[in-house]
Formats: sequence, C-alpha cells, structure tokens
Amino acid sequence: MPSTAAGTAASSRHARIRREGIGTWHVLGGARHLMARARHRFPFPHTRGRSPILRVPMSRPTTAAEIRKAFIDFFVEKAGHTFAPSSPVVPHDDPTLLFTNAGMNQFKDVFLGRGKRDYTRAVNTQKCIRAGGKHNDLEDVGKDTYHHTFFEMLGNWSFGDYFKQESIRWGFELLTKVYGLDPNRLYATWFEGNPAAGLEPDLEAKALWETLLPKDHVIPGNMKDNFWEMGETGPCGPCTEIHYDRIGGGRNAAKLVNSGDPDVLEIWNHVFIQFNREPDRSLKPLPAKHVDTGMGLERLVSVIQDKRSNYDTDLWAPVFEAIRVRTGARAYTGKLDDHTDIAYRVIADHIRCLTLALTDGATPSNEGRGYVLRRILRRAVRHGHQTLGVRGPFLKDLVPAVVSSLGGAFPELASAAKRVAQLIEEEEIQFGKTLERGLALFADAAARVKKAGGRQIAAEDAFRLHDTSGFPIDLTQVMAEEAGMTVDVAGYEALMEAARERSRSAGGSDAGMHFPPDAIAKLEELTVKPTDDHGKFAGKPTTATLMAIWNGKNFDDHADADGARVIACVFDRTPMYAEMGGQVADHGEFHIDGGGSFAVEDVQRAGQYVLHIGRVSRGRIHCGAGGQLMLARDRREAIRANHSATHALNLALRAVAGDEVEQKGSLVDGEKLRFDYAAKAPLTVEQIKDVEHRVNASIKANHVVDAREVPLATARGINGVRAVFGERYPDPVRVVSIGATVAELVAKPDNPKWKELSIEFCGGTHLGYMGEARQFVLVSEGGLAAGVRRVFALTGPRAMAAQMAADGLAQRIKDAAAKLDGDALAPEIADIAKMTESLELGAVARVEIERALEPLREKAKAARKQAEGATRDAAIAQARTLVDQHAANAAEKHKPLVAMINGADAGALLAAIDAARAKLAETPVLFLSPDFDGGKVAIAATCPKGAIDKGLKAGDWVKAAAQACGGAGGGRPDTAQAGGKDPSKTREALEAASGFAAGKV
RNA sequence: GGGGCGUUAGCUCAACUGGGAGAGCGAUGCCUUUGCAAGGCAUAGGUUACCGGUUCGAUCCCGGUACGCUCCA
Repeated sequence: MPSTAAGTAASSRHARIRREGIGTWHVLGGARHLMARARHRFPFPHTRGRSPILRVPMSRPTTAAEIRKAFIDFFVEKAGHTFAPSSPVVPHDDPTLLFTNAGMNQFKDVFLGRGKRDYTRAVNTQKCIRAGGKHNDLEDVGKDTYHHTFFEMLGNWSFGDYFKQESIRWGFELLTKVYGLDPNRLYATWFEGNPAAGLEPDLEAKALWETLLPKDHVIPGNMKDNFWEMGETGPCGPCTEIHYDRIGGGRNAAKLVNSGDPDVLEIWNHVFIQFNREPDRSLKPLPAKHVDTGMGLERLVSVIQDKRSNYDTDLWAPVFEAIRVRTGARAYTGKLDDHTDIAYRVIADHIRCLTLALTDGATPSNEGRGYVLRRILRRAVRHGHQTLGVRGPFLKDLVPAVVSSLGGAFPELASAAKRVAQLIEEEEIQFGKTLERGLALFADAAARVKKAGGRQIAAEDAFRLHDTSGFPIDLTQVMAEEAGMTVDVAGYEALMEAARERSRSAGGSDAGMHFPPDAIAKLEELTVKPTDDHGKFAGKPTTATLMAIWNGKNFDDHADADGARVIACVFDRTPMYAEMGGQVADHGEFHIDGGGSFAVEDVQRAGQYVLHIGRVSRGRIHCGAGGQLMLARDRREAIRANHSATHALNLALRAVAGDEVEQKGSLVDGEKLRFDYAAKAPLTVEQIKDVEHRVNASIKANHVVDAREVPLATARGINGVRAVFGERYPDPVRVVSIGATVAELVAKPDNPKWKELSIEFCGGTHLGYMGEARQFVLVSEGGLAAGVRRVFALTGPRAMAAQMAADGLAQRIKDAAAKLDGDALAPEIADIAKMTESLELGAVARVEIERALEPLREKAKAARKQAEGATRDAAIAQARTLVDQHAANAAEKHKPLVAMINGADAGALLAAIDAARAKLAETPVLFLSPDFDGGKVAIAATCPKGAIDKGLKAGDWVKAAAQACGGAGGGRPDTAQAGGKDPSKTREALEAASGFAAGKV
C-alpha cells in the first residue's frame, strides 16, 4: 500500500484508479483482513509516535474511541491517506473565521489553490466549534439530542487526487463492513441539477450509489441540500449525503430523508469540488478536482451504539457523572422538556466546548471569539445556578471529566487542564459580580414598577439589564415571574432590534486589494514563474523584471501614473518582505531606467507569488520591463531591530516572569513592537526593569543574530527552542537564534547552555548583531483579556528619544523640588503630568515620574490647604467684626446686614456667612468680596426663617446683588451664593443688595 | 468596528432640578471592661479617573482621553 499518492494531475488520476483499482477492494474480503494486517505495523503513520488513540483488539468498534480510531485507520491503512492531526479550534491564520467549524478549514488554502501539502490524501478527526459565527448552534444546545457547540468532524480529503467513485465506495465500505451498519438502513442523496443555475444533475454519483444501494434508497436532492459553496465566490460543487434510518425493520424511509425526522438522519456528507464560482456568478470547471467529506463523530457513535440521542453515548457519560457528583442533582433521565435534563445537556456541551477552546489558546473576553466563549460559560453557569441550585464556581470542577473523555484523542487537553480550570474559575467569579450588579438593577426596576402600581417590567429596564449587565431576556423573565410580574418582551425585542440596526449601520468596510484564487491560476497559465524572494532577508536593491500587473479585476499590459489607482505587480524576483508572521510588509519603489516608477505601499503573498501593491508614481510601467526594485531602508532597519528585540524580549519575559509565559502573538512594524503572552499576573516595575535590562544587556554585548533553515526534526531537538502555540511549521524550518549561530546549535543540540538563549522558529527579517538595535525601552504593559498580557516596546532612535524625554522630565522634577514651593509648584506639577501623558516614555519612567511627583503633590496640596485656611480664617475674622459692629446697635440688630469682605473666595465667604449666622441667627446677612485680579465678585447670603416669611429669600437676594455687577446666581431660600463678573461695580452691588433687602423687610 | 453603562474616602456605595461632598465598614486616638468579644466618644482620610467646554457657580450638563463592565456586528 503506498503511503502517499503519486501525481496530482487529472490525467494520471484515472490511471491510478485502474492501477490500484476500486475493483480490487471488492475481492479483498472486507476491511478486517487488511485492518488485522495493518495492526502489526508500528508506529502507525498517523500517530506520529504519540499514540493518541488507544489500540484495543476488537472485532467491531463500539466505543467512541474505537470508532474514531477505526475511521482514521481505515483511510490511512487501506487508502493511503496521511493523518493530518486536528488543527486548533482557534484558527491561527484565518481572521474571517471565529472558530474552526469544519474539517476542511485547515486545508482551505489548498482548495483555494493558494497552498500545497506534500500529500494528496488526508484524514483526521477535527475539533470543531459552531457558536457565534455564521453557523451558530448555541441557541439550540440542550433543546434537542444533536446540536452541540463543540463536536468532532471525521473527514477524508482528496486534493486533486481521487474523486467521486473512490469516495463513495470507501464511504460505503467503511460504514457497512467496518462499522457493520445495515446497508438496508442507508440512503444516499445526489444533486438533481438546477437548469436555472446552469448546473447539470450529478448522474455519476447517482449511478455509483445505485450499484451499492437499492434504487429506492438513492434520492435526488436540491440546491440547498446537495450543492455546496464555500462563499460568495470560490470553490464549489455537488455533494452526496449518506443518511441512516435508526428504526429500520424493513421499512422504506426515503420520504423521511431531509425532512427533519430525528430517526432518519444525515451522517456523512461527501462534497465534490469541481467548480469555481466567479465574481460574475458564472461557474468555471476546476483543473484539479477535490473531495471534502465530513461525518459528525457524536452522531455516528449514537448510530453505532444504537442510541437515539448523542447524549446517551459514552462520549457524554463521564461528563454527566461529573455534573451529578459536583452539583448533587438527580441523575440524567434523557427527557427533552425536563429542565434538569436540559441543564445537564447544556452544561455538558458547554464545558466540553470551553475546555477545548481554552486549551487551544482562546480566552473569555468582551469581544470576538472570547466574547462567544464568555456567553457560553455564562449560559452554563446560569443553568447550574438556576436549575441545579449550585452556588459558587463549579464549571471549573468539570474540566477533568472532559479531559478523561477526550484526552485520549487530544493529548493537549491534559497538559492544559490546570490552566483551563483556573481561567474558568476566574471567569465564573467575575460573572458572579456582574450578576450581583444586575440583580440590584432588577430590584430597583421592580420596586419602581411596584410603586407605580404596575405588574410589568418596562421594556427599557429589560433592555438595560441586557445591555449593561448581560442579562438575557429569559433570565429577566424568570426573575419577574418570581416577583409576580411580567416583562414587556415585545418592547424589549423592538429596542433590541433598534440596537442591532445601530450597530449594523455603523459598520464600515475596508477596500483592500482582492486577488482571487483564479487569478493565481491565470498567472500559472500565463507561465509566470513563482516569485523568487530569496533576496528578502538581505533586502538589497535588486534588478527585477515586471511580469504581471493586476488591476483588481484583470491583468493589464501596462499601467500609467494616475494618482489614486492601486494595482498589484508581480516581479520575477524581489528583495521585499511580504506581510507574514506578525511582521509588516516592506515599502519601496520599482524604477524603470528612463521610464516609469511604481511606489510599493504593501506586499502580500498569494500562493507562490509575491504581490507588490501600490501606485504608479511617475510615467508608465509595462510588463516585461526591467528595472531596480528597492525597499525603504529606514523602515526595514527599524523593523529588523524591532523583530530581533521581540525575540530577546520573549526570552527575557520567560526568565523574569516564569516558564509559563507563552507567546500569544506579536506585531512588528516600523514604529514599535507588540508582544502578547499568557501570564497570570501583571509585571511589577522591578520585573519590567529586569526585562529591559536583559534585552539591553544583549544589545550591549552585541550578540550575534543568526538565521538558517534546518530540518524540522533537527530544529525541534535543539535545547530550549520556542515554538508558537498551535502554529504549524514548514519543514525545513527557519531557526533564528541570538547569542550563538544556528550552526553551533545544530552541532551540539543538547547543550544546556542553549536554554539561556533566544531560539525561535521565525521567517522574519532580523539584525546581524543585537548592537544595531542601540537601545530597548518597554513603553507599556497591560491586560488584553483574562490571563493575557500585552507589552509595547521601542528600539533604536525612538527608544533613545523616549529615554531622553524621561531624563528631561526627571530633571524638571528635581529642579521643582529644590526651587519651587507654594503657588509656583502646582502649575509646574500639572505641566509635568501633562507632558508625561503626551510624550512617548518608558513604562518604568512613567511610574518613577509618578512616584517622584507624589511628594511634590503633597507639598502643593499642603500649601493650597494652608492658603485656603488662611483666607477662610481672615474672612471669618472680618465677618465677626462686622457682625459685632452691627449688633452693637440694638435697634438695627435684626435689620439685614450687607457688607464687603476682603480677599475671600466663594468657600471662605460661605464660612464667613456661617460665622455670622452663629452670632446673629435672626439677622439676614449678605457678604460680597471682589477679586480684582480674577475679575470676579463672590457673593453669599443667609436668611433666617422670619425674613423668608416676609419675602426676603437668599436666592433672590444674591441674584439682585449679582446682577448689579454683571453676574447671576441662585440657591435655597435660607442659603445662597452667586458671583459677579465686574469687581469695579462692587459699590453698585452693595447698594442693590441693601435696596433689595430694604424693600422686603 | 459601532453602541450602552460606569469610574466619588483604604473598601462598599449615597448625594433630588447645577448651589457648602456624605454614610457604613476599615484605620488612628481616647474611654468603658478582670480579660476576650464587643461597646462609647473623637479624629484623620477627597484634585469626585484625566483633559477641555458651558455657567456667577460643575460630582451633576456637553465634548474628548484612559480604564472597567456590557451589548451588537
């Protein structure tokens, strides 16, 4: 049996089939014969030495683990497939995808014609999550027997290799011979064609099935069920679905296929990719035809184990048991409309999903996929609390059950279990807090309703609960019910829809350069050779020939300078680095001698080609023209320094914050570097200093930075090598090391010294020696999501500028501390604080400036308080004198007192009023105090009850005084304050106040 | 990417329509008690996140920034 397929060309395909022949399979006497023979071989090609699947002697697979293994073995052993392990559920390089949601995800590039594998047949069980995205099963989980947020998809693929015949026959053989399913219970659908769409019926699939199944089990299907498309454009084709009748007994269930009957269910879909959907909606036959199949493991297991629900299989039993033990709920009874059973299903499904997703590097957060996970977690918590009556975090305790049920197939679960449980617990605690706040909001809303004599929670309140505290409407309803109330659900839905509309309409779209897969095919047709980018690391000006010009829709012969028009150019070779692996693209220029110029603003990879995206800046450029391709040196230099510094930073962080520091992503551009990593706690200032010190030490020592391609196996064997989580690496892989050459590493891979060095797999551009980075400054450290930290840092001139700015500010603080006091200090402190905010500074400097400023602030504060106290005391003293003079005349004692106080502000004036009232409680008093420098007049007054009754209200009184000096004011009848803008009218204000009071009392 | 809500004493939170920033807990001191637990009295503690605007006057109104929560895409 060949372990890999031979050619990929369509012509050799038919030869292959004849040679290896489907026909031969029939005479082999079923699968078991071969399987038995295959089991003697070790290691299995697909286990890659780590044996994820238990090998148990068996006649027929019955447990989920056996069923999974049998699938993979069948295609590996019998049909020469390569086992390609499941990709992480968190897609690493596909921003259009929230989670991996189908087995073909990791092969998308192959189907799009952008990438290749060194095999043409693949098989695996893929970890999938369908939640939050286009395929969203979240709302259905728990209500039925078969929707899951997390599931496994068994799949086999052909990349331009075998096609319909083999796919269908192998599928049938696996189901009937290996799994022992009754062929009389199987049904197959085929695509009936669609004349309106110009699609022929798939008679080939029909004919194939009719040789395997009774004719009345082979059913035509429509566009919706039997024609598969990846998206608006791109690969597509007819598919055939295999359905199974759980009831059997000789009945014909053809009518029930695709009718939603839970006992007649689709188990396996085979997609035959033979067309490409063009932007103009037309279909173009593909030169290389592919097969993409998918079979849900959970469903298959339910069929083989003869259970009517996926939840009744051994995949769920351990998780259910863990829920029962942890929550003390009664045992699961499998009823569809029972709240406890629903809670079991929801919690079990969600903890599986969370464990898998967190293991693969996702974290609950408030956006994107993290937010989907947060919602999933909260749903599970809610069912646990509301229905099963659990208190406090409990989901975290279910993680081990998931690990025990799936850890065999996915070993990564076990090593991450502790971290995952911790993340879940933190999130559960956080949710507890939000819940409490929401409950308070609800109580408030309910109280208002009750007070108004109503029985219905307002739509606005329900929406507010949802919008600000994340309370789903059903939770609000349950709480309302408990309080003997209802909720205005219709109004809530309306508000919800309005909010959605606001969100939608705000969403913008970015117009990038679109380069579809058929454009790549066209380049191949035009016999344009793949771009030679070996010069990208050196980045030297290169003589290159312009091979093709893509205008966004078509290829052109030439392009002229006309300002805004963005085009993509392909050259025979390039010194430019295309955006990849977190390093931004180079910028640069293509210059034709005596001809036009093309400004390169972005560089992207498309398959084997490098696209130079930009504008014609001068004259005309045309295909076939030779010229100089030069990249922007300064930008490249900065990028190189930042990239090498990122590696040094990675090493330093691990040394300082511990080995559990795991890189979660990075971005290197011409201005800065960004590094995300998993860690429990923020860095302390001392740790930041330490990190900076380590990186700068490497710069000072001028460590060599070396990069070389090494066979993957050799590279993995180097002591201390770091690979990014979940990333797949090419073979050979490029190794970048700091402090020793790659040759030295490879010569003695197990040298313990290597552990102290930065050794990473990386395809980016780097310095020759660390000294070229000049300096490293870490500018900020912060949290991105629970358990994930992000740091920004600078190198080179920017780092030095940040250092100088910090030194300058430190000097100013020192000067201020030595020379300034009292009034002069406060504005200087404010100015320094402002500068600290606006300047680009190191994180350490920021903290140190803050610390140095603190005693100055204390000093300024003390001075301010003292000054305030002094003016206040002075005002009070004046007030007492005035009052005493006023009271000396017994006849005038209770008449209003209107007087001027010197040098009092609003606060001091109020204190003066208090002092006056303390001495003369029965006398209306109005004081005012002009501030000539500030152009203000402060006014304050108090009126005893007797005066108020006579019509002298403090508010009106101060207003009258304020209006006389160009101001306004107001307040309560007993106390009021006001202000005027014109101190020169103080006399008028005094007179106005006296007049006003005289008129009243 | 776009909304909503929030940020007030060490902590948890009040403060009506713009008019003198508060409570409880905690801290400190003193008193009461054989001791403990506790109780009583008193005191300190605030740039109301930050920046700007409106206003005679801003915790409050408006705009921006930062951080947090939350919803939608």
